[in-house]
Formats: sequence, structure tokens, C-alpha cells
Amino acid sequence: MRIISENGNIIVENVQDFNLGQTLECGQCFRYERIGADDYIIVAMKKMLHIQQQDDSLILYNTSEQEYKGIWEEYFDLERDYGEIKRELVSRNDKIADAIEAQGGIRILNQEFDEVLISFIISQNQQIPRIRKIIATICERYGDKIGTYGEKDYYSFPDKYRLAELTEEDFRDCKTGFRAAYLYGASKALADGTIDGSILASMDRNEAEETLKSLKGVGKKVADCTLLFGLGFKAAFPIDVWVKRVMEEIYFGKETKKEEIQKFADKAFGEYGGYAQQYLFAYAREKSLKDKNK
DNA sequence: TCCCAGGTAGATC
DNA sequence: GATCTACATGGG
Repeated sequence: MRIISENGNIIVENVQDFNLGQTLECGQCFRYERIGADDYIIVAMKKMLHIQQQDDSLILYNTSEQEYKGIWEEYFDLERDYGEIKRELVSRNDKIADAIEAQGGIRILNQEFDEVLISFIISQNQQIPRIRKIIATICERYGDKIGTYGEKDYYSFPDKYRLAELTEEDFRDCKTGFRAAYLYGASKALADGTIDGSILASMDRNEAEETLKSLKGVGKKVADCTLLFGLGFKAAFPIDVWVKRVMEEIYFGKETKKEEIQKFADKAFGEYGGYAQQYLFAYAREKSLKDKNK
């Protein structure tokens, strides 16, 4: 990789194993807007960023080298060797090769813990476009305006103290449905320190998972997403309806209980479980979309 | 009208 | 323990 500062923009050249669209649209994050081919506005880390990919180069508009180094390099996980991860996964189990072939440009974003936890509580039993809409509403109502692109204003994800001021009714007004009570409780737990990302990150995976599950509305799957996307536990392998289906198709050939799939995945993918899961999840959704358009 | 969605809690068997 | 069901809301 080579980093160039030019006209107030940062250009990162020679980026390997990275596809911006795949990374943003694979369901791990919800705050992005596609404004063109390989061209996006994202909101993360309390900032708005216009970012575009051209072949193996990334252009980060209106960004300093300091901000790139301090925030975005880590956020996009650009320092990690994904070629090595993919080779290791295939060598452990070659049935995942098709998924990696199709979605190998995904990187696991290093997102902020509070936002991931709240977002994935919202996500349960809901479709991705709607999850994005609900989170956008919460940000517009309770976040800070942090930028404008075109005609559109962009708002930060509200911090835990702001969220803790909301009533259950406020959450319900954002169309969160039965999850409103869960969000109310989780926001209070974040604000009063009962649940603290930096403490969870220092625990082992199992203890962190159990702590997360002590929250009402956080079960195994939401906990695993939070571990993987918000706390850096790359071994976590969240099993939702998509992953269940694709695992049944590729590895089992029949309906299989989540617990059995989990055991198999932990053993087969080990410390790389999270990467495997994300390749498989995106692969399953892409295939379904293609089938629908046939 | 019914079924489903990046599930979970609580009831019941 | 394992299985069943209600839970808001919107799209197909």
C-alpha cells in the first residue's frame, strides 16, 4: 500500500483483497449511501466520509493523512493480510472456496461497540433495508449533524448518554416495535457502565458473550455479531437464517440445528470463524438475489 | 391472507 | 432440556 495526500484527499494505492461495495453492503454495517459505482458516503466513528474505489486504489475525500492513519485505516482493517486469511480458510476446508471466490473483497470493519450493539438489537427478526431505515431515523432525530453531501445532511450515531435520555416510547416512535424495551434497557446499561465495550474487549470470548446476553433482547446471535463487529473477536460465527441455510446447503445437505452448525463451524474455521461467516453470509444473499432476477 | 425478516423471551411439554 | 409461540412492522 502507498498513501498519497493530494488536494486535501487521501489516495491509498495498491490495496489488496478489498472491495468497497462488498465490504459496506455485506450487512455488517448499516450507515452508508451508494452515490455511484464504487462510490459511497459513510457515517462512522462520529464522522462522515466520502470514499471511492478505482481498481486497487481508494480515494478518501476531504481527509487528512492523520485522520486516515488515526481512524480509517483501522476502521477498514487495511493493515491485515486477507490473502493469508483466505488461503488459510480454504486449506482448512475447501468447500468455502466458492463463497470466497464470490465475496473475497470483504473486510471485517472495526466498528464502535455501542453502535454495533444497538444496531444488532434492532436487527432481530427484521430485513436489512428496514434496519438501515430505522437506524437512520434514530440518527436524524438524536444524532448530531456532521456533514452534507449533495442535498442531503448526515447525522452521527447518538452516543450512549444521549440514547439513555430516550424513553421506550421514543424508541417505539422510530418503528423499532417490540425491540423498544430492549433498546431502552441496553442504552441505560451502556450509559451507567454496566455494559462497557473496553471491559468486554479484555474478557475472553465466552465471558464477553455471557455478559452481553445478560441484556434483555440480546441472545446468542446478536451477541455474536457484537463480538465480531464491535469487539474484534474474529472467531465469532453468528448464525442467522441466511448462514443456517447456506451451511445446510454446503455442508450438511439437510435441515440442521443451529447448535450443531455452530459446533461444526467453530471446529472447521477456528479463529477465522468470523471471516468465514461473513463470506458465507454475503455469498448466500448474493445467490438468492441472482435467483430472484432469473 | 399468509409468510417472512441478520431473533429472543417466556411458556409449555 | 428441547420445542412452541408471541412479539411490531412492512414487503412480497
